[in-house]
Parts: sequence; structure tokens; C-alpha cells
Amino acid sequence: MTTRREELARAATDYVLEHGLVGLSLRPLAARLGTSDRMLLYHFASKDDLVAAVLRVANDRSVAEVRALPAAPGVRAAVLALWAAVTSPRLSACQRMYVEAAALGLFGREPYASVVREANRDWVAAVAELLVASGTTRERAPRAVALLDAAMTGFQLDLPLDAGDPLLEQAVLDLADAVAAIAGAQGSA
Amino acid sequence: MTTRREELARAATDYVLEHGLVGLSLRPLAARLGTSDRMLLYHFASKDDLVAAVLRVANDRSVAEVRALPAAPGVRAAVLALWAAVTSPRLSACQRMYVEAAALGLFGREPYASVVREANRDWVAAVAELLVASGTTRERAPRAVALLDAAMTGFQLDLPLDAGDPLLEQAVLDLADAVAAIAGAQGSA
DNA sequence: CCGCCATTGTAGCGAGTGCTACAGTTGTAG
DNA sequence: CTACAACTGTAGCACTCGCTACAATGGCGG
Repeated sequence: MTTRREELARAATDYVLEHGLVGLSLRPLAARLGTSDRMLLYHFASKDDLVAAVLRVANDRSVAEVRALPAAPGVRAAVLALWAAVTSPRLSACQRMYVEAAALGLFGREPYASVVREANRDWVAAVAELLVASGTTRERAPRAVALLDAAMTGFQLDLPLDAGDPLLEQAVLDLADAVAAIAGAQGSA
Repeated sequence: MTTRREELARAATDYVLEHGLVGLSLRPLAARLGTSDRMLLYHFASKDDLVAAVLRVANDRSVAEVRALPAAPGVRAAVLALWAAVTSPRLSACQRMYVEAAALGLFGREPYASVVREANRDWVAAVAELLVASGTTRERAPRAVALLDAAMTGFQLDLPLDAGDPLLEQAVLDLADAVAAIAGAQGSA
């Protein structure tokens, strides 16, 4: 059985995924959910509390989707599969929200900074496991994920700028090669 | 001679670099600049107009700094020099603001979306010239910049999460290798 | 039936927002 | 001196914000 709070958190997440975190206001959100700001603040201690809950719901979805990805035949294929998942309609909205939250946390503003920190931890762990399952050694995975995660986040941030740009698709291929090189190389460090 | 508007734009930029775009409000900003919200709206048509001006000033600084970088002995060195520049005290604040603006533009909100679009164009061009001056062919430069720019943006976004992390430094080295590989390879595409 | 507790509606507070109307006050050109 | 334009201060409008005080309503255990 799901509590009313969880139900509201999920519905609110859908709303935020669509409208963004930045202008988020309790009254329009409540209207969309068929309730009132009064009730949101009854179930959540404050707006920040609600936002934190929403961020966690969205990140849980992202992480779950990555964990559900099957092991790929090689690192390169894993990267491409991850990119495909991350740009799918469902996850792209979550990623966009993550990027927005991370940007809001850039100046240490709470609750964004803390929640983003823990979300990133979970996300990195999930991606690392995908790489390991796809042939990367446990030892090498962290390095590979570091570049992979940063590049993908960067792609997401510029997505509205150059969606469909063939240069972007090429860059993803290049990224896959680079990550494969890191995962396979015997280089320094 | 600089107009009052330009002077205000520069001062406002310093303020925004320190406090961020998100909670930006005319009255506190004006107080810091020794003027009033009334005057800001006299010199700038609207808050959005002011914000656009600020974004342009900050981006001009970033681009100028990149253009001032000397040609490096090889692509790898160029990437490392760029990263050093971008994480220097002066530029890191500009980069942080760019990331914030890009995030605000994720949902198409103006004036962020448009200004970020043109800022990105200038930035990419400047970085491409640095790579070319450092040995990349003009033909290969766009591909190299695509990955380079995305990865660096991603690093910036996670900087508060793991500043000083040795994994980050390693990732920058890996990125340099990857970009060098793209710039030098005769691969497909 | 009573009392309790989770839940909800109404109304509003205090603060802050971008922006504007209006009345000056300069400095300068004719 | 005058007229005009550039600039600046005061006050306030209309609105939204997160949040709260207060008073119900409903169902369930005793």
C-alpha cells in the first residue's frame, strides 16, 4: 500500500519533469494534482521537503532503468546502450531535471546540493555496474565512469541547442571509443 | 569612453558571478551597485534585458581568455591548458554561470535559451581555434570540440561534488587523451 | 454516543517581485 | 534665459510567494 504522501510525490514528479524545477510554485502544482497548496504542506514539511522528495523519485527512476539494462557485449556497446536509454523519452526528462537540480546546487543552495550529491553517487554506482557487467574490470570502472558521466551530462545540457545534430551522434561514438580505451588500457594510474 | 549602461552591466556581472542567476533580484543587486532598481530599469529595458547583458559580458570574458591562450605543443597539452584556464578563479565563476544559464534554458525559457545558444557558438569557435593552433586539422576540430566541450561542461557541473578528487584529475587526463585520439585518428566519419 | 485523530477547506499574513507614474534635478545646446 | 533631454528619487501598484491560524469534517475505537 502506498501512502498519500508517496502518491503525491510521484504525481508531483511528473509535473516537475514537465515544467522544470526553477519556476516551481505550490499553487499551480497543487491545482494540477487536484489538491491545494495547503495539503501539499500538510504531507510535506515544506516546499524544500517536497522538492527533495521529487528529486529522489526522479533519480530512483533513472537508476532503476540503468540497473535494468542487460549486460552489453563490450564497453563500447554498453556506452551506446546507456546513451540510448538516457535519451529515451522517459529518462531524458529525468536527466534534464537532474541537470537542472545540479545547476541549482552549484551555489550550494539546499536542498539541491545535498540531494544531487547522493543522487550522483547512486547513478555513478549503477553505471559502473553496467560497465563491469559489460567487460570492464572493477578496478578500471571508476575512471571510465568519471569521463562517461561528465560527457553525457554535458551532452544533455546542450541537447536543446543541437538535438539531431550529426556532430552530436558522432561525439557519442567518440565517447564510446574513449571509454572503451580507458576500460581496456593498461595506461598509467 | 564607456557608457553608464556598460559600466552597470560589468558591475552587475560581478555580482551575479558571485550570487548566481537563480534568485537574482533587482533590489539587492541595485543596492550592491550603489543605485536603485529604478535606475537599473532605466538603463535596461527589463530584468531580462539586464540578464542578457550580464550573460554576454561573462561569456565575452570567457571567450577572450581562451583566445588569449597560446598555441600548445599538441592537442593533449592544449586540452590541459584549457582545463587549467577554465578552472582558474576568474573563469571558473564564468563557467559556473554559463552552466546555470544553460540549465535555465533547458525548458526554453528566455532570455536564457537564446543567449546561451549564441554564447555556446562563440565558445566552441574559440576552443576550435585553440585546437587548430595546437595541431588539430580544421576538418577534425569540430568533432574534437564536441566531446571536449561536453566533458568539460560535465566536469564543471559536478565540480562542487568532487572538487580535488583525484578521480577528476585522472578524468581530465583521460579526456585529453581521448580528444587527442579524435584529432589524430583517421577513423570513420 | 463520545472523544480522538488524521485530513481538509478558507482565509489571510508578511514579505518580496518586476515594474511604473510622477515629480523633480541636472547639464547643455540654442 | 530658455527649452529640452538625460537622469534620478519617492512612492506605490498589482501580484505571487511560502506558509499558517483556525475551524471544520469524517471515520474509527472505546
